[in-house]
Amino acid sequence: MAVTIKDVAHASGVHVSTVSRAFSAAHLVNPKTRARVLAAADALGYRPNRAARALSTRRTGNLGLIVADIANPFFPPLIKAAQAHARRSDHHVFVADTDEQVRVEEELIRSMATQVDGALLVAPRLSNRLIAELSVDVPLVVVNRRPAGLPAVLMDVASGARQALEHLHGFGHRHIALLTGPRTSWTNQQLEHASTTASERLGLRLHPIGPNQPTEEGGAGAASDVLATGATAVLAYNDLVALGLIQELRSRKLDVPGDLSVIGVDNTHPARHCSLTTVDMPTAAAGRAAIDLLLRRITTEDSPGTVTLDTHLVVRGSAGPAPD
Amino acid sequence: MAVTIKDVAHASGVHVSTVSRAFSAAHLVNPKTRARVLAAADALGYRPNRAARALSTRRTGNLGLIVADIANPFFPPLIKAAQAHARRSDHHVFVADTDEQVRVEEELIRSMATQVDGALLVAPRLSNRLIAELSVDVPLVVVNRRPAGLPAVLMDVASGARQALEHLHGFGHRHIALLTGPRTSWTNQQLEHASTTASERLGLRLHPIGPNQPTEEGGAGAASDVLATGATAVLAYNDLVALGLIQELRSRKLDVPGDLSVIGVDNTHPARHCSLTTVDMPTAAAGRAAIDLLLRRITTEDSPGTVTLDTHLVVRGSAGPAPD
DNA sequence: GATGTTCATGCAACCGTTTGCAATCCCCCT
DNA sequence: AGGGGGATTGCAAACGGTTGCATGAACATC
Repeated sequence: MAVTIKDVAHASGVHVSTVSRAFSAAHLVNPKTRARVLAAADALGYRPNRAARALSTRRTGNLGLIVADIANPFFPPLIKAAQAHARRSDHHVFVADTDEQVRVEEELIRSMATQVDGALLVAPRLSNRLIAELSVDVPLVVVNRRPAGLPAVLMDVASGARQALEHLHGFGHRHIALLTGPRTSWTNQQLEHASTTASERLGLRLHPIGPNQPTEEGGAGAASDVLATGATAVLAYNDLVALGLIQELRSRKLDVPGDLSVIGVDNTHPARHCSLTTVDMPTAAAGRAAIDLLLRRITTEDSPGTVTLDTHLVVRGSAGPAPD
Repeated sequence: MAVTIKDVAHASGVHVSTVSRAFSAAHLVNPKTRARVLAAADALGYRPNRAARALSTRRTGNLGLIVADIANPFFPPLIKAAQAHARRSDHHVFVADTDEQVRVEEELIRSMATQVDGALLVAPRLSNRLIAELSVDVPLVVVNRRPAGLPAVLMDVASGARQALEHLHGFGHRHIALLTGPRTSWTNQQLEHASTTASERLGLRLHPIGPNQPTEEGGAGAASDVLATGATAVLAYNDLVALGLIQELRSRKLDVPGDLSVIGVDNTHPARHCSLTTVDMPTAAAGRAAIDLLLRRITTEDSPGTVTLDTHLVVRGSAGPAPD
């Protein structure tokens, strides 16, 4: 039905191998022959069959991209950038959503393994041991995680956290609540650690509260605990948590930032609308960098190292001077 | 390197064809043999090579999903639902982002064609003619579009628009601005048409303004035009446009809904945070329905028809009584 | 003019799986 | 006993490319 290399060969009077080379090893065929072949291919509307190519080259031209939740606004810009970037090297991207479930994550990686040349794990929840185990089947690159021996792209959330705390300190806040996220999250660990040391340095009292679900519900649910600490400002695991908290506070007739300042992390789309002060994460850049690392890992056998990207505070309206 | 069907055959003392049948045609092999084969496969960690299977069956087990912009919060819930649903029938999903560009859209479909068994076009911008042309290469199913002869899933935005206008009418509004979206968008056409007829019925004056970019910038950019019409309420093409407009209005010291009521369309994530009254679109249900149609189209050659899903107004805080 | 090189192309095996056909075996029926 | 038929399995040819090797032509070298 579809037009194959054989049809092109026949139409241009050469052997199939010449057609194949005309496409994938141009320098091995006479320019004039190649032109004739390409013309014939074009006329017939030939498109190479990727499954066949994959079978003989052991390269599918596909990459996997595994995220916890596509609907979390943190991910789409990363996915989008990764995809556009991959397309430039003629690679397609499978995006898969684990629904925040470790079991699904593992199964997805396994079932992708036979279909992709490599995969990107964004903020995986899997144990380091399991990641290492899976990486013998598929080349893996991780984002926001630091498993031994795997190439990784990291966003320096620690720096962002310091900036956020300094910002709050400058506003006169001295008691600060930290809404933590999933315990297995590398970002969360960085955030907790950086916040603790920065607080000591700045002479702040830090009240960690968590772990919380990385969702609005998580933020809303923590409202009472936050108020109980007597903190005047909050640093939240991510924007969703921050926004959920703000919404809950407002429904309790509290003003943000009048009564309580709130800072998020991620600088996602909704943060912009809600005028949320937040730490910008370079998601698009991370997506591109991760694809670069992955392609390098796949083509040359060496294992490229780690890329760290900066983060910075974006000042909007949800943090202000401490009350009285 | 990887373990193949041949290894399994060798390990269990049968021919490769028997192994193959043990997996894909269980009834053709003796239950005891099959058990032995499966045990061996399991022990060796065998996973069928999808490329090889694709080559001989002409079925890849992959589906394409093409959207204009993953970062637009309208899409992720649809993608997520579609993907989870497809996985249940052992299909993988390629998500691709066209960046709102017609040319990219066409190229993506073409380049996917050899790799997927069918594709889902969500709110495509392509001409009907081109869609029809492409659909001879790949089975296509469309969401929020109505190309002749193709299975489609539609969200009845017309009904939602009527509810929105009735809601505004009930609040005493009589002049209403309609921020329209891309002219080639089916949703936009439905919205315009339904708004026009509903306005006539209700005795409203409708001021269409557009086309606008389906983004915050589009909404913000239309603010002056909206104010110039003297309308007291606005129905926007989608939530992003509505939110962009609201933000711009607020920066001009206008109150929403005090000075101007605004209603969006989509009921996306950010709408919830910003307390935007909006028309809920059943995106997840649409994703599932579309996958069902696509799989049906692929497996049985018949072309299933059209599915229409209801929409309904979600009342929040961005629309209120008309001023004085 | 014999020899060596380079370039361009053809040949055929191979990638891992599926599947139509043929072979074998066992059982049942007459 | 002979034959028909179903169940189970093996055989080998695809599927559409890629690629190591062989072949042959053209050309330069001495």
